[in-house]
Amino acid sequence: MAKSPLVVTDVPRGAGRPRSDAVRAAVLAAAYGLLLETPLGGFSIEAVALRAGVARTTIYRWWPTKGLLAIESFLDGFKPKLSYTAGDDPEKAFRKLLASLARALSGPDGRVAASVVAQAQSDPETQRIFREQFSDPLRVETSKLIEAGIAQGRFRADLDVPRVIDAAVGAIYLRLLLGQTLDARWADSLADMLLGGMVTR
Amino acid sequence: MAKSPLVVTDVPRGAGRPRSDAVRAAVLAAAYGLLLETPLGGFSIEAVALRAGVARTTIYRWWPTKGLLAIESFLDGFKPKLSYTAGDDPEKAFRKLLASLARALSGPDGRVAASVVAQAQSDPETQRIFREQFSDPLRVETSKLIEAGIAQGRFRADLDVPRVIDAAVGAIYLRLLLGQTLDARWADSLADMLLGGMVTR
Amino acid sequence: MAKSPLVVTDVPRGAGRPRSDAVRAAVLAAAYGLLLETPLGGFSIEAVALRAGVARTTIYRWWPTKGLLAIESFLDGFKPKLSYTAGDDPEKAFRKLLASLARALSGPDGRVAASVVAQAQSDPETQRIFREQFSDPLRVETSKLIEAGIAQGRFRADLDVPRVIDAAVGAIYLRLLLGQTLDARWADSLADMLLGGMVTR
Amino acid sequence: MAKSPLVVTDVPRGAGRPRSDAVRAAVLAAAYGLLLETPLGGFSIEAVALRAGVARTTIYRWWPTKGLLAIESFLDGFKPKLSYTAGDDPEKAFRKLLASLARALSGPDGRVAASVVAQAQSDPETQRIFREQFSDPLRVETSKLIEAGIAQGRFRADLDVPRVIDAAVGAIYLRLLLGQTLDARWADSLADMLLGGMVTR
DNA sequence: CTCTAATCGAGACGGTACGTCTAGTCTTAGT
DNA sequence: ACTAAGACTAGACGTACCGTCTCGATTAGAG
Repeated sequence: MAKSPLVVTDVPRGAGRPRSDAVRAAVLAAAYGLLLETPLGGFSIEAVALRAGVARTTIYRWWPTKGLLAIESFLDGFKPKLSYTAGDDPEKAFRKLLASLARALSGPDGRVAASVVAQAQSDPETQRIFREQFSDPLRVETSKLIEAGIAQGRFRADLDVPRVIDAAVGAIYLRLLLGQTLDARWADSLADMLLGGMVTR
Repeated sequence: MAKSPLVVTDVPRGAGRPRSDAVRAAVLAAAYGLLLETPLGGFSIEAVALRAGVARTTIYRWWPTKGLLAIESFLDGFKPKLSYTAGDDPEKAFRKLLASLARALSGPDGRVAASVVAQAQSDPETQRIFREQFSDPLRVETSKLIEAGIAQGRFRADLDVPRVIDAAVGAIYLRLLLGQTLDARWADSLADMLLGGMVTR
Repeated sequence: MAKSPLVVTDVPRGAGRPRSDAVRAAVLAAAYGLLLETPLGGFSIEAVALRAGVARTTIYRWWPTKGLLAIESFLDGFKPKLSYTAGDDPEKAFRKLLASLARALSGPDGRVAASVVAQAQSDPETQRIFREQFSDPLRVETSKLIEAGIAQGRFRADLDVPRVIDAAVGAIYLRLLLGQTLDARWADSLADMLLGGMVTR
Repeated sequence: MAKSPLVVTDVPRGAGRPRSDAVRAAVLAAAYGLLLETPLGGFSIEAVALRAGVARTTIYRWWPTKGLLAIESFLDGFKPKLSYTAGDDPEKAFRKLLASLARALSGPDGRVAASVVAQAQSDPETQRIFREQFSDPLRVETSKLIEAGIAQGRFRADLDVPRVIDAAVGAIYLRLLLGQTLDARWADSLADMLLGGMVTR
């Protein structure tokens, strides 16, 4: 794992005590744990420091805002097992992808994602990083999968892929943010509906 | 407009000094104004009280949490001009509806909506009210519009209407929450994509 | 008992609902009870109103300040059984008087007196009433008793009676206010000391 | 002057930013000033913080209750010039001592003392400290002075010294707390009366 | 036997201070 | 140069009372 995907740390490495990786890991783990367990806004630098057994000052040195700490811990700890395996049946692959995303966000980790999105509303920097580091990569992978289906002639050639992704991901997030269940049946019916306009006839 | 959409106030008017409607209006206006102008989390009861020229305690008397104040001010102040006019062309009507929703959320009022959704992540009660008082009614109207199209035979009879709405509204919200532009062109391309699977052939 | 020793109520008595004596009594009793039970500053108009089952406004109508309510309830409720019986032995009478005052102030009622004196430090009006309605009458009675002793030739003719009272009462109050025990033995030793300079030889 | 007469601060000096003595002094001075100038209960932590130019939280860190702040500022600021000089005439020394105590308490500083005693009525801890840090030392010194007189044979050998002090100090406090003048003439007449029973014949 | 005027109860309202929590900054000592 | 510890400024939190106010309901005596 790289030191930090968000902060450039390629300084030539001068003298002095080197940064403790143990501290960084402890902080991120504590932050993620707090986001997991206290959905009701109990996420404070104070609490993270206490749980990580780390001085508050140390956190401030490395993470300028609460939002950036939250999102880095999210990127560090949230590893959804998404199914990008195209296989030979693009419809099935699309269906599986939506289902795996819904499942990943339906549990407690989903609350973390929702918290991060909420944080991002009051911090453009957090918003940008969420988009670039989490949202966009996911879209790229999904794009590839759909375009494979187009190449196979199974999906319509004139399909507006980015819009499909907007709709699919947006629907999932909306349910997450409104506190509604994200079960497999629902994910499947969403895939059904979207595929209705995607498949060639 | 009724006194309050959230609280039942049909008590037969007992003794005691009656609640001042001027105060209620001033607080809600101040709250909405703050949500509009200070996107960066500057929404505090303190600030609302100051701006409304009202005692802080008065706010606490009527709004138990920040979230409930935020959402009531949102419901009171956010009146999107949505186009539910079915007309005789369901496709056009659907297109117009999506466009009007996108437009309504693209301006500063959209930031208010985003803030409210963010607040709702740390307050289930706020979340519930947002869903019941804002989200659901909008879905019902949209449903009617789509079903009119089905009745006219212009939309597929087996259309999964709730899923279509999930996708449409979800896509719009996603862009809003990720801080991306919500222009007419984008809304139109979204409508195109969805209609691709909705219209009969 | 007169309506109120503190407030003039000799208005000509026009029309309208007359003041309820039940309310007055309930308030004073509640106030005294609170002063008895919550020595730690838990004496608020709010609490008195609640305990008396009376509207807060009603209290404000009749008692302009907290101090005046406190002292009126004290005067109304604190009825020490002081021994002013001169008898034929002035020494014994003096001794008994000091003992009875110490005993009266040693129990919970003593805490009430201390509270009132404390209140009086931030309200000159309360201070004045305490002096005039409680302290001075007690001094007058004590004076008589001592002067009877002088008349009998048992106490020194040139005795500075007010100073003796200052010393006796002051010593008792000091112990009360410093939270020290006010037992009979102590009261007796105080009387001994004072009599040492009072009796003729 | 030691750091604090109330709190032991002999810890070996660990890590962390050291406590600012400037802040401590500013707070105590502000507190004493408020006690001096606003006899009518205007002594609030809020006001002290404002006057001292210090954050409210800093005060709470070091002084758990209002009473303890009041008394520490009193002990820090009230330095009566008491006359404990025995000299060769015990009567004169006793007289001077009473006069100097009365004078010290007759001015605005006397109001501070009264306020502190009032505060102590709703806070046993404050009461205890007042007794131990202010009252008792004063008694010890007075004791010495009187006992010197006994040793010289000028005061009665069987004199109950603590009771004499109770009477003398109590009388002074009583007048202070009842808002009566504490002039030299009065102090002298008190001394006269007490000495009447103290001197040998 | 109604009118009328004061009371009492109820509760909203603008305030002040409370004591707590968290955010950030700063200043030391230790590694 | 980093970490740990902790003092400090700043300010919002939610609560408790304060004292004022506006009502409705009640309760006598006066007309």
